[in-house]
Amino acid sequence: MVKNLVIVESPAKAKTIEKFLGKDFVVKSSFGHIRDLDKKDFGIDIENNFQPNYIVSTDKKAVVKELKSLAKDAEMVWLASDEDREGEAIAWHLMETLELDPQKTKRIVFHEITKNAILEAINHPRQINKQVVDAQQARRILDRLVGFEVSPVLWKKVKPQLSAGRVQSVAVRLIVEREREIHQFESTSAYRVTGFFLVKDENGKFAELKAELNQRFDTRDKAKAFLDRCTSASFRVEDVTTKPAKRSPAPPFTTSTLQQEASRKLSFSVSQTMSVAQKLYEAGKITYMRTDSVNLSSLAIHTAKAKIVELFGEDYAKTRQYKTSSKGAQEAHEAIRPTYMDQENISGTKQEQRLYDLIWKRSIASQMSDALLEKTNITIQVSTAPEKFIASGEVIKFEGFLKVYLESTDDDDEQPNGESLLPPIQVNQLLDLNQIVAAQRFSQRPARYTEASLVKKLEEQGIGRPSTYAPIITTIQNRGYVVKEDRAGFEREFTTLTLHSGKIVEKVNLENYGYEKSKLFPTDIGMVVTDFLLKNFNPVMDYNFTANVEEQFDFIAEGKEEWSRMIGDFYKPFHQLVEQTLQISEKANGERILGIDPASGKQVSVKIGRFGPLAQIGETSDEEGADKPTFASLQSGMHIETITLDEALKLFKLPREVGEYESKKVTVAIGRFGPYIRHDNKFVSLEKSDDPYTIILSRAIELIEAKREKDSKAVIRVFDEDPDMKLLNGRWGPYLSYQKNNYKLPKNSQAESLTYADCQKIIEAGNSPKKATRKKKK
DNA sequence: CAGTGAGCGAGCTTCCGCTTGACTT
Repeated sequence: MVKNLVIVESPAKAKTIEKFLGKDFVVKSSFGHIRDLDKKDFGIDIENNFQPNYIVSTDKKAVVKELKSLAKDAEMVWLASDEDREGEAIAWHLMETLELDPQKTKRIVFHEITKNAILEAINHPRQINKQVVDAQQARRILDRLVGFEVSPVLWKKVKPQLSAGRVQSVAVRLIVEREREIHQFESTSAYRVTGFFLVKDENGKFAELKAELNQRFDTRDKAKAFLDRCTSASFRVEDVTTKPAKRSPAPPFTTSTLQQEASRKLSFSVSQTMSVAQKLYEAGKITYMRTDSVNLSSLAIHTAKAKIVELFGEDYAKTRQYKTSSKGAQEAHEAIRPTYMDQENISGTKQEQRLYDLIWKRSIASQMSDALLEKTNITIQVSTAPEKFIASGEVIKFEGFLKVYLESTDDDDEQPNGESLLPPIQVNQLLDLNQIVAAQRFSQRPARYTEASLVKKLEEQGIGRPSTYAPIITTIQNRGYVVKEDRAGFEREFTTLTLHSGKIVEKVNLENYGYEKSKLFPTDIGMVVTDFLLKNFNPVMDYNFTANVEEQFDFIAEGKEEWSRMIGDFYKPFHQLVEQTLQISEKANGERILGIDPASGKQVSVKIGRFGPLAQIGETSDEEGADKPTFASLQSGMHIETITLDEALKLFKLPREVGEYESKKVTVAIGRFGPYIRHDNKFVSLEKSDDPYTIILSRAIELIEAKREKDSKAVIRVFDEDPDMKLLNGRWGPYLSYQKNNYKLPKNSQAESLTYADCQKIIEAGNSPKKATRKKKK
């Protein structure tokens, strides 16, 4: 019989709190929400003022049963879910589902898991705030209405299995629009002029002073003209200014900033960061990892200060409280920090250690002094021209927090400013010129999103919550709207003009640009769906839609608005859009007409087909005996929006018959795994140097023979007793193959000496081959 | 594993936010 039952959301939290509360308290966890809207008929009675129909999810039945029986016997039940909208709703659902007696139920909240905070909470219980619960219900119901009414429209008008939602559709929109900005971007170039001067230092040695001209030239001729004038110029120091400056540490981590920094500094994916953080949390090493708060408990701040003083001395400590600036933050938890701020290192996997190190450094640095800098600017006058060279340098006078941690930026080619120490220089000093370089530089197109920079953008717009950032990224990829990939860059020429020893030399150089690593790209289907939704469901696709409804939810929470009225006001015009779209909208397939096929005079077009994007020559026609169009799938890297007529026509040149070998046809085509030769129903991959459009028969035969040679080596033995039983050589060494299933050989067995009986035993001993549980692709 | 581009029209798909495991590769 328990005296007091405390229910929290997370089991790891339950364990910690139980220690603080002593033997009169049993602390259990609800594992998040215990009920949700039924999936049948929306789970909402739309006719009846949107009455929700909640059911206990199957995977929560056991939890609910246990909590119910514990609650029945308890003298007091303490609902201690988080203090935010979802937490309040969880408490209310518990109240309803466990049929708790209001006389024996109290609602408590705390924002940090410290003994004081918990005891304080117990001393200040309250009732469930039904208004906040209603705000959550409105949120839930609105999301269900949007998701479950718009998705079926997509099934009818675009493709089955697609999805739309308040959050995911806007996330995809961001990526689609960025991609189009990039395609429309026209790069311009300008000449950046850098002067390299020689200055004698105290020891009479020459040091180099690098200075950039305060103006760029938009043409080569103007840059050349400037260099011409410099050939006879003298260079005089006009001004030297030094100014103190300071830099402050970044606030402690929230979920989104942790994901960003782990991506930039450790190359973790967003979901990888979360699963490693989860491990650290469960091991008691860090505080809760799904939070939008930058707040630190006073205990944490004190421990941090003591550690900083111990490691670096008094001067380095400066305690600070940070304020959350992000839109819609609900601050139910602390920032993400080490549980014990004085614990510099932890045991664990390599990944856990690296992430912990990052969290420790960021948290500690947030309580350290500003870095003090001295910035110096030197202005250099050109005797023959009005333009001036500017040299700037930065010297760190006091490291402060920089001793521990510096936040990274998304800008990969950021100038490493700072560290450069300028040689001592006097005003009016004349400088010797070593050389001046005018280099053609191109303007940068907008950057594609990484997983983490998309999270940053979503958070800025107040879209999504800490617990959903990682799942959102996964969802839009799983639905096939977005792919994360690397793409090769391009080469381009750029010109440099160098003035050295009175002579100007012009050179054309090559540079790579536009190489992408782990970036998010929209797919064709992502673009078609986004356009369709923008056209037909514009209000929901608005970047401010979430912010606007959030404002309404706040009104509900404050009691200024009634939830079913708010939902009703939204639903009427929204549902109208759904009906209207179903009636009047054409099927959307992203069709684009590229031109006319010169060979047949027929129209060439691209669109999304049943199995993905395709190109077609000719049109489908209802007329009797009309020619059917011919089709070809687009290859990876080709996109409906950017493919050209020539590229599309080339697709129809394959499969190509190159001749006959052993009186069987030899054809060449490009498949899912690249270019291949097909002969006698066997497939042989082309090598990188082979071009499927031009390869000739003799080379094809060569490849076929090479493949045969390799295959013959692959078979170690086929048993006479049963030709299905084969010992084969695979990529990872010998293995046993039987009726399309593969089996590992026992360790230390000699494949050559195995008998038929041995092999039968291996098959029996091996786990019964799993049925081909085919995973859905996309 | 390497090609499909329709048809009888069954029965299914889908949202966001809270939480962990239970799964395979």
